[in-house]
Amino acid sequence: MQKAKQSGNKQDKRSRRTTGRLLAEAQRLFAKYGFAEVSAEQIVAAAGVTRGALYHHFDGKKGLFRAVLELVQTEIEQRVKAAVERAKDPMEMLIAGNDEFLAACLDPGLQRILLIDAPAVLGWEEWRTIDEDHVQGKYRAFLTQLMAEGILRPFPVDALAHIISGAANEAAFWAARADDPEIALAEAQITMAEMIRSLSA
Amino acid sequence: MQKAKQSGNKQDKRSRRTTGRLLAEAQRLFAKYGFAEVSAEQIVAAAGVTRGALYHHFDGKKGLFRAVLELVQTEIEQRVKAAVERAKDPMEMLIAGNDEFLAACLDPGLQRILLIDAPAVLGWEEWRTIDEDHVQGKYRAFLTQLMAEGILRPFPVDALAHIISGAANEAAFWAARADDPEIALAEAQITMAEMIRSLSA
DNA sequence: TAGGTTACATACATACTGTATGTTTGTCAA
DNA sequence: TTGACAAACATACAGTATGTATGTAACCTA
Repeated sequence: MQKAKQSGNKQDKRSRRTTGRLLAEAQRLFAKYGFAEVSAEQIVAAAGVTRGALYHHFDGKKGLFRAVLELVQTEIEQRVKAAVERAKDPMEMLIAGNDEFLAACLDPGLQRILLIDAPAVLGWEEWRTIDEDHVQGKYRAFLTQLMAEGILRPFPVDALAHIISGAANEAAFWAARADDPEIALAEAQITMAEMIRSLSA
Repeated sequence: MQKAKQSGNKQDKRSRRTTGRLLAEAQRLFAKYGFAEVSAEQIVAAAGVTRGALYHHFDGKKGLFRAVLELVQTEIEQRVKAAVERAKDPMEMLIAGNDEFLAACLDPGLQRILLIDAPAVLGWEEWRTIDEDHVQGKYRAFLTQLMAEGILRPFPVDALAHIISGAANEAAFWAARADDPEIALAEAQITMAEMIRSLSA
């Protein structure tokens, strides 16, 4: 599934159209109703195909969810990466990245896919593996660097990386449901930044 | 469902036996396989009844899950409460409570129910409402008090409460899967305690 | 002790998933 | 060009899950 990415021939074009529609509709419906509350039939109907197409391109409903998750993760990663590159020193990069992550996770539909359903559908271990590649690993890398440079006090890196990313996840949940999500987002960003800075040497 | 708690008559005794078994088997199976991977039939078979009994006492599979969750939450709450009462000053209470919460959440089965499946099955809002009563509310209360007394610097309380409890959740996940969970737990406890203390005035 | 109620079990209707099997369209080499 | 193989689906089917409707025996109570 999804091997030959680019190609001008007719079949690949058709495949890309179908997989693209399936992914788009799946993301929309998973975001709106949650994985368990939407049937494969609803998704393929919205995409204008049948379940045969789904099973041809993906490993069932879970496989489609996995693909959607990768898309969402990659998009967030891009946003965070761009924000990080705008910052100057390592500490600012960590905080800017965290700020952007919080902002990117402000959508409840995205949260539903990325933070709620993903661990339940795929299991924590698999979710962690995927998240490690896109988000978690970045936190760890920055923290390691900051500690090596003596900017942060020494901490167990793994523990701290999980603590901070977990804090960010839950902060995003809260901010998204707050009366004024924008204000809540700002509060979460400021509070987390202050918290991280408090770990300085 | 579950109105007349205590009573010596035969029917209530039978009810308590049935609900007790259902809750115990459900907790065991949900912990082991996750909500989605265990059928109501498996649970009732393990409990020695039929699905009729389940639907009589609970609001379906979700209702049974909700009841199990309440049990788990209450048990954790008790443990944390006991630990908090052993501490002396407010700051130590917060940290002791957090330490105990981390220790109590070290079991992957319990994590599966409490932290992974609960938000997915019930939705984040309902999960948050339940958690608020048992865990989240406590964090907020302590933080409010500590800030009022000038022990902690001023922060947006709601934001900070979610940040800290989210950090604890994810730290528990990580510790439970670490090579040596006991060591990881200690690292998580020490790191979180240090982090919280760093927020002092 | 009759009559209603409780605590289930059984039977049934429905829905969803996965797989096995067509069918059509496209590709490519002889 | 054409004939054979493969890709991209659609359709049909089987198994399993949930929820509900209904039946039944034990129990409680007036």
